Amino acid sequence: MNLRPDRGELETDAALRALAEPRRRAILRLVARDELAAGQIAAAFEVTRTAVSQHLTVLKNAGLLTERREGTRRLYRARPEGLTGLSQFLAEMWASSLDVARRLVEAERGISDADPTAQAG
Amino acid sequence: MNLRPDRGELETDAALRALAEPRRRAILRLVARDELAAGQIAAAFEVTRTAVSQHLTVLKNAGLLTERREGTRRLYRARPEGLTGLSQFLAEMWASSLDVARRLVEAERGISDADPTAQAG
DNA sequence: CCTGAGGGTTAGAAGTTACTAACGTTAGTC
DNA sequence: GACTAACGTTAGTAACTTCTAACCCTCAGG
Repeated sequence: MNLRPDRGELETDAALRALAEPRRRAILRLVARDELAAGQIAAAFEVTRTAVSQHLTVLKNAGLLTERREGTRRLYRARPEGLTGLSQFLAEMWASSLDVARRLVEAERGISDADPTAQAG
Repeated sequence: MNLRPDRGELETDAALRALAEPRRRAILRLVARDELAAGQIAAAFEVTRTAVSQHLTVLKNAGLLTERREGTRRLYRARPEGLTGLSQFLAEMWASSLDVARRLVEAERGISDADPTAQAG
């Protein structure tokens, strides 16, 4: 089996790679509460504006951020739609895992009941 | 402001870093449906067992996997609890972002009503 | 035109990650 | 004990990420 990413996979992959960085999560938390200018965001951390700008680019490309220009400033804001793919991925993982747990329990019950037809359908 | 990770942050960070790898997500999907041996998992990909074993270690350390030994084999299964922290993070991000959107709408309404005191929060 | 403020982009150093190959370990079989 | 099967671990390498420093772009005012 190969890695054959469908459209949703690519979107989820970008979101996960972007969120895997602590600094980017911190940035996202900032602009989740308020729309902020790039300079304000950079001032909130002890790194250069360059680094913050690169993080903003990554977040923007992952669809987790929207950019709005106002004069010479750029204002950023979190984009909740960018999290939907990841949310679905989590929900699917959760459901599958719980299903496994349920089947394991029923399998044990089946063993003690000596009833091989007892399976979750 | 510094990056000051609380307990949940560390847990979420480990889960996100683990999930940011396409191969690890593929592995997790495999063991989300069925409990599989390390060899079976490795056979599903075109990489060496070594690489898969390292991925399994990362997933295990992130709390996304449980390991069970049966004779000379090791059986792996997804651990849904490991996703709770990440799920909460997503929910909080979502709520904050939607709150921002709501405030922006109300701010615009405040502008058209010529009522500068109209602010949420 | 020029200047200054606000920001993005490029080049390269330093650190991290994902991989392969070789070796070590544990459980069962003869 | 000797042998095999099934895995994990270590060493080393290639690729990627994150960061800083220097440079370039765009908008507003004079």
